[in-house]
Amino acid sequence: MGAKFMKKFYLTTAIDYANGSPHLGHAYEKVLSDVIVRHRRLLGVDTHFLTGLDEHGQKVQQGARAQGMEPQERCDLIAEEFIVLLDKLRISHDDYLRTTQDRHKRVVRSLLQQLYDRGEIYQAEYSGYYSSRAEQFLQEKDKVDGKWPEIFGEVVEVTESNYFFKLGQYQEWLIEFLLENDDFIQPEFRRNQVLEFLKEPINDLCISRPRERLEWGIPLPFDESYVTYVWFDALVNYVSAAGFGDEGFDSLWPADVHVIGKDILAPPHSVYWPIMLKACELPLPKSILVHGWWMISGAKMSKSTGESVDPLELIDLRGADAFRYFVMREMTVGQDADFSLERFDSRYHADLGNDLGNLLSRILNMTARYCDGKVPEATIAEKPESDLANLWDEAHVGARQLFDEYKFNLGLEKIFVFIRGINRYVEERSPWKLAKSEAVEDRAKLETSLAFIVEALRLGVALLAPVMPGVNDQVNKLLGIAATTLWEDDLVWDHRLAGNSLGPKTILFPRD
RNA sequence: GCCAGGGUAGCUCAGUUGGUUAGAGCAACGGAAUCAUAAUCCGUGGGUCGUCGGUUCGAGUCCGACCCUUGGUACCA
Repeated sequence: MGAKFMKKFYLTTAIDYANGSPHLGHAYEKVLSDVIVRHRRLLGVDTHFLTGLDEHGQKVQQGARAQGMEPQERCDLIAEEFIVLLDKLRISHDDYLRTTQDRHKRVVRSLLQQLYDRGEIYQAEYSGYYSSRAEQFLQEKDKVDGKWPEIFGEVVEVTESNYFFKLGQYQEWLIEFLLENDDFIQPEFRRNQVLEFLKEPINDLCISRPRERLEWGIPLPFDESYVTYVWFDALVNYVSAAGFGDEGFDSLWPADVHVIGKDILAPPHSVYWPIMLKACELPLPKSILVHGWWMISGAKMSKSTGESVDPLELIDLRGADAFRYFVMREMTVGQDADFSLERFDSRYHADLGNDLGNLLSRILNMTARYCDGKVPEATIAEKPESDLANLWDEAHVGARQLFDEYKFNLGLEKIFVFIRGINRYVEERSPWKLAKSEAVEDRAKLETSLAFIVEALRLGVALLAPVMPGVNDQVNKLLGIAATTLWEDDLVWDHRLAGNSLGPKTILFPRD
């Protein structure tokens, strides 16, 4: 009835925790998400891309205090750092949600109130071992040789009243849902881990902290002496950013993809979140895409070992597109991957510099030398030309299929098989030899070969657009056309560049 | 312990429902070429497909056991 909102393809990343500077893992998740969204846009899909920052909680409060700042002040600084990273990475997000924004707090409180009114939330005593030095409750597993380690200082048994969300009653429903929707969690083996996790009974979820213990949070609407804790704050960002309660909500929610790391799959995104939505009578997201971790020499990255890689340095050194290419080319989505500067340089030099960048250099140069910088007409079509065209068909059909399946590493490999194929074609025709000939037919071959090389390069770069938007833009400018916007139009081999004046000789990926 | 991923050329990885001499890129080596960022192209070498056993006419591909490695086992992307 009437004007209905068109449902957009709505993708979210996990929101980053405002407790430290961005590192490789943060950068990777953003790039992966951005590539998926750009891919959809190139397919003509209307998209909405959300990312953001999780600003509440004890660690943030403590971190601020340690630096003699107000929590909000420190969050503002960290938000700035993350936003700089997003810009540098050419992330094309539509919205940036910070959990301290009113639009978010309002929705969190509204959902909590609804659930409270419906009896989904109750108050109960919680007792456990509390370390005042660490300002947290400890688990049995924190014990060493049956005793609390020194670092926790004095540990006392404390009984505290808190609010709980009735999670447990939905366990059977959730298991059934996951069994029926086998593509809800991708890759599939991650779903199996969740089902395994759900074999044990799950407890109700403690969703509050008394304010005397944690001030930096969103107060419960039905009891202002508590703030809500972690997941009822953080997870809700996906619906609060979509404008829950507003007109446009249905045009975004349910989300199509939540992109997250494997560490926050079970239980937060695979258990708490679906159950929270179910209890709120909201539709569930279509899918959760779970990526792996970057390892450094096989070891997990962490700030504590000082081994973390600063993505900003790499971007400054090699450029955003090179960084994006590297992480998408090396990581099988869902698995872990190893990071090393040697591998980064190898990809940078071999794939980007030698195969792609050098190809651009030579075609720009040859066109300038042999054809006054104007793209000539293709007038003949012999075996080398049909071989190249066939290779293109194979490459783009294959790459598009692989991109659809989130197999970006394999898709990129396919594209570079094509790029290398163009170089092979260049050798086969050897325009520099043809240019020395006076024969009319050699002139035709020369012009045809340059036309084919330019066209093939245009297509290759169009296919790389989701991963390397900057290079796409730059190369297209040099070819005298606008950046690739729609694959349906731009992946067609049609020699549209004939007559265009090419730009000046350009080094895309300089050697040191 | 339990669960899951991985274990294929020096390195990073592909290998569809089991089928002829196991593939790619990088690295190494030899050659061609000179338009180009000393880039490109052609060719060569290199693997008992973690181990043992089983099913089968036939297994990297299925089954079992074991070994190594990474991760999860309630709150670090």
